[in-house]
Amino acid sequence: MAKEKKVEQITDMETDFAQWYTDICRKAELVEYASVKGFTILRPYGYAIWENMQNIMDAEFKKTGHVNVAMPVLIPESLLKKEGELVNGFAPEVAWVTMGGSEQLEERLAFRPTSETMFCDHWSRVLHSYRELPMLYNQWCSVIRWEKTTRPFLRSREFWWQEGHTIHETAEEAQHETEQQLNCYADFFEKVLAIPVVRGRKTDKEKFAGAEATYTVECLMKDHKALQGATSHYFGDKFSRAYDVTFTGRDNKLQYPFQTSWGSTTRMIGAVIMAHGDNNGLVLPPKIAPIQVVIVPVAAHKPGVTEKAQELLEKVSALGIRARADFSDNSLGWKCAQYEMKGVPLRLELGPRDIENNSCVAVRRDNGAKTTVSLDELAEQIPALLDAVQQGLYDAALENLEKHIFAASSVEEAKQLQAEHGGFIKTMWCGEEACELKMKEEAGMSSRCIPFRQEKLGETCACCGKPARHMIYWGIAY
RNA sequence: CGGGGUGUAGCGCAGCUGGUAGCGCGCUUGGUUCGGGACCAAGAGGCCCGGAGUUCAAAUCUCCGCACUCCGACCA
Repeated sequence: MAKEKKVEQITDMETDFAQWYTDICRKAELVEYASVKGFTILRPYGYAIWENMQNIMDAEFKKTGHVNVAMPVLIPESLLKKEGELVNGFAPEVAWVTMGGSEQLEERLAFRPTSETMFCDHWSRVLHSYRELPMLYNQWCSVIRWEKTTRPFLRSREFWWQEGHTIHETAEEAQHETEQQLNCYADFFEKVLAIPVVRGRKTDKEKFAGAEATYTVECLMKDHKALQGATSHYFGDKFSRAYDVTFTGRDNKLQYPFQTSWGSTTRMIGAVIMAHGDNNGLVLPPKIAPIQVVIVPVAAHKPGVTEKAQELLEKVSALGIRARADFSDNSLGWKCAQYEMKGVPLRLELGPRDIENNSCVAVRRDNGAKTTVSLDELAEQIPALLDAVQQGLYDAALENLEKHIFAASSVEEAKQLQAEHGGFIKTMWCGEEACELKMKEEAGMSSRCIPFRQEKLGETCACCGKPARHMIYWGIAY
């Protein structure tokens, strides 16, 4: 069955999870290291996954009225510095351009680490009236943050993402936008990436530099470490004031708009790898798989096999499914292993025996289950099998999440539970940063979020014993 | 940015008591195979990470860089 080890080039995840992860990134041909430290090349197969993610998300953004724009990659230092908290938050990891050709620049220019400042600068020029609000912008681009240590997808000095930036007439509207986009991310994770998430608010310590509130979707990987999936921020009018973005309101008075931003990155590919992958390689949810179905002809030299496989490819493709057939003269075993390593959700084997029976054999990547499918029922069976893989992945990930949430009533207990099981440890919390620092210091965990779905586990903070204000999730995060 | 590990063919590695390079896989060509990583034969492919030393002679010894990687602190 699927648990058997069939792909030899990949380190077992039980042996060394980090090595397993790196092996998959390289062997599944997702990514290659570039010549500057911390920069990566997204290879065609990896980029195709990102393109599928982009297409689905972009369509969702557009449904709610967002439009795409492109902002410059360089930010003048003076512009970046207008909002103090943002500068302080990002200063350690900004890369600078100081030369233009052979000339020293008058003012150095920052490679964008995020684009709030440029959106604000732009809006300060073009916004005049409440009639022009809301402005619902998004951009797909890469940003640069000079990280100290780097890993493919999870942390690199350049990464690709989308950053949504919006301004609104009222605080309520902006808050609604922040929530709407967080839910958009949550749906994307659960329905498209097949990764269940915990939705919640970040603590003040963990929130985005300059934000009034940061909301997050947190997910759990197979090694029971946490990963922040995507975030959505509410800024109030803080940036508007700092960048002098104003409009004339309905009352004919000058007002500051309320702002949001929200982002998701190629890190989501890392999340998919660590949420679904196994010892045979990558496992991709059908909705984002560049190849959803691979057709492997068996005994292709026998008369009629290649023709029939070609016919099968055409029929499956005609269903709107991303399909490929492998007519190379590699052995059957090689092909099976190859497409397992690349995470193709469904493999169809077609050989002389199948042709005789007017059928093919479908093998699911998630659990290895084999089904005989009549060639007359492809239109019903193949989409159903892809749906089953999508659902199977979600169910397994949900089980992993649910089995790894533990309640604790003291730091000591939290530490023990984390050491023994990993996952999310939930406790009551007083709301003080000192207690977050204590949990980090003594149990090695950071706060992941204050979940929207609160539970009352007790009356007092697990860290200090004072009256509790929230139930909070802790974890070891990527 | 601190602590470890590693840089030799596309990939994985050997060679490290100094004498200018080898194995497996992959690649190319031809043939036989084909229901879970096939086999035979013939090929191609290397400033041994970079720079300075020591030496008649350096992949090998010594310093200094750089990169990758793992573990921490920081962050999407």
